[in-house]
Amino acid sequence: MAAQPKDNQEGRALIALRERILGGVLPGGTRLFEVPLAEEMRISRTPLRAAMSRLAEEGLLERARGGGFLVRAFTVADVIDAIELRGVLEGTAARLAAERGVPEERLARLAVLTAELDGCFQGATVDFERYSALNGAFHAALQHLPGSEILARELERTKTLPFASPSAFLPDETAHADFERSLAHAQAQHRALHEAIAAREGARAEAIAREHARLARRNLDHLIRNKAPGAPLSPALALVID
Amino acid sequence: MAAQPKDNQEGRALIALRERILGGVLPGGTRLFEVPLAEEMRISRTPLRAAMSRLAEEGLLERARGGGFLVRAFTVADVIDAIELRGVLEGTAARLAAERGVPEERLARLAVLTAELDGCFQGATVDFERYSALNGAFHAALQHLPGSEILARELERTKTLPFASPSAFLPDETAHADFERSLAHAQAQHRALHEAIAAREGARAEAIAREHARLARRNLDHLIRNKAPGAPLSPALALVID
DNA sequence: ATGGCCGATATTGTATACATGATCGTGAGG
DNA sequence: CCTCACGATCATGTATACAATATCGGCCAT
Repeated sequence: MAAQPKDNQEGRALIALRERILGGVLPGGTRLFEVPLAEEMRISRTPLRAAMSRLAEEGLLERARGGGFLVRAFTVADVIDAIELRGVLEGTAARLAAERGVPEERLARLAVLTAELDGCFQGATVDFERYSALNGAFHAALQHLPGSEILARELERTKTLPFASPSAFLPDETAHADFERSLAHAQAQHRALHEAIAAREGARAEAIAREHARLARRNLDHLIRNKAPGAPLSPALALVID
Repeated sequence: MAAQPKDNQEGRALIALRERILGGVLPGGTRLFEVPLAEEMRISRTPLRAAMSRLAEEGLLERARGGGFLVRAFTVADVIDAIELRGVLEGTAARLAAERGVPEERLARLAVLTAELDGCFQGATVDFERYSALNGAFHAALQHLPGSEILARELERTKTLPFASPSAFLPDETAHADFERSLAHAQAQHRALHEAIAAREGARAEAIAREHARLARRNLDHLIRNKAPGAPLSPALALVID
């Protein structure tokens, strides 16, 4: 998906920094000081700054006034807005695909993914790992379906935020009662989305994609309601401040 | 709107590069070589690279494989998609503003802008300069109306592309017959948009904002149809390759 | 007591030399 | 004639020293 970082100092700094940020080692709002960071990573400031610049491009860092970088901090409202935005953009991808038409072969690939997702429900218990991977592939395919580089790029940007990714808030396995029902509901939407696009029903496709993103918001709400005070919510929410 | 570059080497390089790119001196697809560029600008490669990195963030440059930067090239299809995307995002801003509600005072500021835009039509001839400036202000206000930092940021990003800005394809003054009629139509949509948001009519507000962006596409089509072969189309299209 | 000035120090900005790697032409071998 | 390998050249990647500036504390004047 995202271009693989090269095996050089900048690439290593990029990976290491991203890991620390997403892992919560560097919480939202933390200022990144170049000299200590560079020493700790055993590289010079130059590739470190290049890596920070790229992370700013990704939206994980922001530039501080007076120079330097901060780990970007998000509120719960931001998370909600990012999910909403993903829904809007995926809805647009779905609508444009329906309106403009999609080559038979690419539509078939989406159908294959949908069928494979169906397959996750065959066993006695849902294959969660496989569902999650296929879900990501389905959304990646959707992203490129209308063949718009501009739109695909913005969607990619949005999904880079850890809490806006389609797999960020899949239903919580701890909620056993609702777990399979919720996944089945999401999968029904996948099927309906494919059907609407194939039938060139743009408005329907858009509406379904938007509603589909709302599942993430619902699962987010569930996480927050069941929050143990002080306990971490979810890896996807490392950058979120209360 | 965009943060003012600082008065340092990086800031100067940023301004100079942006100017050359938007001015068409560096056409889409041009590779930027650091050494000659730095020499020409009388700065070292370090701040030049920092500036290029920021322009990549803006979407004006892209990273080349194997390192370095290219001036990003756009097709006419990209321009159409970017306008569509702006419509979608402005539509979302309008819808969320309507759904979530807007503080009275901010709505009043939008009303003032709308009234001032009306004022451009009072004289014998439309005050085009003033209309253009107020139009930009109206869209900037809309962008921040729902109070969503996430959405505002993406809209800002999209509008940074010169051909996706709300003022990029205002009707061409050379088409005298349609000129005032087209501006008046756009202004009617501004008024309707304000009205819909004030009345909390989210779906209507979204539809109006989308249709409003379509005016830009219409004017773009008009430009392309009347294109003199070989002649430059519009400053906004400097990065577009046929 | 408070406001603003000033300077010490911490931090980023810049230049530059050198290292690494990408690109492309050239030649030998198939 | 084509392909692949090699190496020269050129562009970017990296380290580091030095410059400029932001920040913050204390001090002075009001």
